[in-house]
Amino acid sequence: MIDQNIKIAVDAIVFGYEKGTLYVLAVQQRFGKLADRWVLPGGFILDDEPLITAVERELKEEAGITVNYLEQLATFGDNVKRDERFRVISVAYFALVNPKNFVLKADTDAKDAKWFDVAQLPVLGYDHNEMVKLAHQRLKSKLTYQPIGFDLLDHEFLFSDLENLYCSILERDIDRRNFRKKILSFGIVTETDKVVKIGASGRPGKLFTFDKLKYNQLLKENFQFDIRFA
Amino acid sequence: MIDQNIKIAVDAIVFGYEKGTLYVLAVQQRFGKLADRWVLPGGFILDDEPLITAVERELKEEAGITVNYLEQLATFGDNVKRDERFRVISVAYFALVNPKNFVLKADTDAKDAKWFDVAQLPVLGYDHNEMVKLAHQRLKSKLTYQPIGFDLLDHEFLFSDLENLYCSILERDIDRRNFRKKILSFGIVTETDKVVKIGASGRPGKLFTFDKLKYNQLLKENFQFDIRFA
DNA sequence: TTAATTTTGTGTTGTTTTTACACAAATTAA
DNA sequence: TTAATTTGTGTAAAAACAACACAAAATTAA
Repeated sequence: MIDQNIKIAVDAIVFGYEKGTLYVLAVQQRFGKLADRWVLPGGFILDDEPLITAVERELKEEAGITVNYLEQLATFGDNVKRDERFRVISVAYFALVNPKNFVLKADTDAKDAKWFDVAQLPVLGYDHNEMVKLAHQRLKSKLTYQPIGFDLLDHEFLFSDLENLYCSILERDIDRRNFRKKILSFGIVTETDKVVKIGASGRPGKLFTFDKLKYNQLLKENFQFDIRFA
Repeated sequence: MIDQNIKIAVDAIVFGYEKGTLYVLAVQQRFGKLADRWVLPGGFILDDEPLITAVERELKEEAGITVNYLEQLATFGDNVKRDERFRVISVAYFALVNPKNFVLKADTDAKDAKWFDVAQLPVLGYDHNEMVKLAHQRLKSKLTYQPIGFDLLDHEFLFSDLENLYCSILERDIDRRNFRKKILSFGIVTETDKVVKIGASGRPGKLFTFDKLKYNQLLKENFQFDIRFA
């Protein structure tokens, strides 16, 4: 039998979006050397537990949330001293969530759970800032070739919400008319007949929904979601 | 201390290309239950060894090769019974190589090492066919947005070599003129003054090289390599 | 030696996609 | 009722893409 003394953990970079700012979820450690430090939600996996199950479990336990979108990001195992106690290799997952859908509640291991503005993230424990950075890049690039923005929004949204999401996450200006034209041309966003006024003033707007079924259909026909514009 | 009894391995999907066919490297196991079975090169990591070092070491040991391009692909750890002896989580790496640059030689753990045509890959041990499949997808998509094709070719190559590489890996026809025009427009491929005839007959062609320095420069100026055409 | 074959090299034109851009309509606040 | 805010919409110029054919340099076969 192989002699190997390494532990395996999972960590999650959970992004939430609200009114033009992108947030990432962190939890405050209750125990151990890093007690009180903010870190990404995560923890060791069980012997008979699939990695992805471990992530879901930890998110439930530590913050009480269920995600809209979850995918493996990368495995951090080159820095042998990531954790000073013993060697830990961590498989990082990338998740999207609509923060409105629940109230965070710290639970088992975590003293507290909180959304941090990604632009003003404090120093986290371990190599977690690095993980956030990588996840942030992934989010940005994925936004352009996969319709994952919808996982950050309400089921029904204004076109301006979608537009602002793209603007703020990609950090660039978008031509409103061209953006709308392009998105609508895909045929994966449906106009509802509801009209609402949300902000203080201004003309009320129609609500839209993302038609996931249609998107999945199109995928089979070799459709490529792609949004890159001036 | 956490009680966890899981082992960590790395595996490599090494692609090589030659004359219109894409190959993947496999090794024949010498020991254990899967003795004689073909599997991807890989193995357990050492306690104090970075993941990437482990891959490089295994490739050296098992097949005697050094790669041109290496990146982490994904971690396989959802199937708890991947390995029937005990739980093994494997971090898979994706590598590109020019097969001409060395002769394969099996060494420590491997009885033999061989290039297999990706289109006619036998059943490999563990979940390695799955890994190859994922890596193959990655190669295909990456080819369109990163200039990694050059890592599969000689330092100096004919334009037709590059074109054939794209054709055969992406499995579609390419308009020779449009392809050349586009690639040259990037300015990352330089024409040498050497002219060679390679195949049996036909007009000799000029040799070209990939200008990596120029590419890295362009990257800083927000250049996006991108090749998708009829 | 000539003709047939193979491979490299090159430009133009029509079509599609992308970009840039401005004003009216519906509402709230002053 | 006027100003301010936000939604909604079309067009024209520019750029990118797609489709396409023939001459030049070599080898092979007749």
